[in-house]
Amino acid sequence: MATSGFLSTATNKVDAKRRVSLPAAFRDLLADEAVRAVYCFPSLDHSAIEGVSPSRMDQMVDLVDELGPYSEEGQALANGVLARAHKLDVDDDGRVLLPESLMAHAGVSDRATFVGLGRRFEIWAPEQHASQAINKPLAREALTKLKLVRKGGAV
Amino acid sequence: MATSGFLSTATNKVDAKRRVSLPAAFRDLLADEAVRAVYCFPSLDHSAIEGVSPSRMDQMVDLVDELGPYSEEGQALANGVLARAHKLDVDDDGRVLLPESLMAHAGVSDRATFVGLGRRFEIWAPEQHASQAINKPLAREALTKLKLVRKGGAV
DNA sequence: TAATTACCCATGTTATCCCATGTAATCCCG
DNA sequence: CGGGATTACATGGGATAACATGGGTAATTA
Repeated sequence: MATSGFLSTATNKVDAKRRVSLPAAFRDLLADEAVRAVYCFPSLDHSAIEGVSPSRMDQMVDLVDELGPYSEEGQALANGVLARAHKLDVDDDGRVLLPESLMAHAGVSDRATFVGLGRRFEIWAPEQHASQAINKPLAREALTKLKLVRKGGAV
Repeated sequence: MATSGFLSTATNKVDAKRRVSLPAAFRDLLADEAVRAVYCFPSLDHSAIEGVSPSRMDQMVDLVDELGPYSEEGQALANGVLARAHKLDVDDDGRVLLPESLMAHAGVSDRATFVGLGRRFEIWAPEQHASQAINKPLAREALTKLKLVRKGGAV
């Protein structure tokens, strides 16, 4: 059943064959998808791998299409993200194979930290992720923007 | 049937397997939800665990999505809340399993105090919750803001 | 055919399910 | 309206399944 996007943080082992278990909570989100896979590409901002669901990658492809072949923006997105994206199939044991290029970009070697960020997730080298600061006051600020209405009787 | 949000306070036992009964009054609120689960994350403000319903967590994910990947606020919320959030499934006996990281943050060991706060609730170590002061004058002040109209004929 | 990737099975650990019990709240019917 | 019967809750414990991980072998593919 569908849950609320990629959540939580978990660090899993990358074995000699570059296989990693995708956290079970992440796998569950793929149940509704057409394919059991995630799409990963180097983050444009940090030394981390960015990951999205198949349907979200579809949205990105559509966006590039809509922007058209003569949109600087669209071409930047195509070359910056689509060209460097990999489809990672989830095997029967719930594992994916990390491409060497992505591991190199993120500085991942034998351990990978999966960070759920809602519609997307990131994969970090554990040490580098640990040194990331979080802005609590700003997060608190953002929470105040939550809609004050309930949907359909639910809390 | 659905009631008016998370209300009242109850202290339950956390067993050796880190299981706790979710107060029955809280469970009843989940009847209208798509999944029988609550979402918990470390409070940004106190040494306590914060809990929300699935639909409310959906709202948070949507908010992060709407704010976009280059909103400082959105990223703070994603990293401060979503990345630290856990989906706690309610089992057939009405219990949830508390993640060790959340227990550590709240200083919870063998007993947990559930505090209903309307659209959300908190989980405290009993002693720490007991030492929380209540600002009655301010509460009184807030009450004056209540709209003086009734909804739909009810009292 | 050498290297890589996909598939299959094994294992320790953790979480989940299922049943049991004591107690408190609710029901029901005289 | 009262008091015994019944159900709902919180809690404990053992059995079962899920998860992360390691390793072997067959299938690709370059």
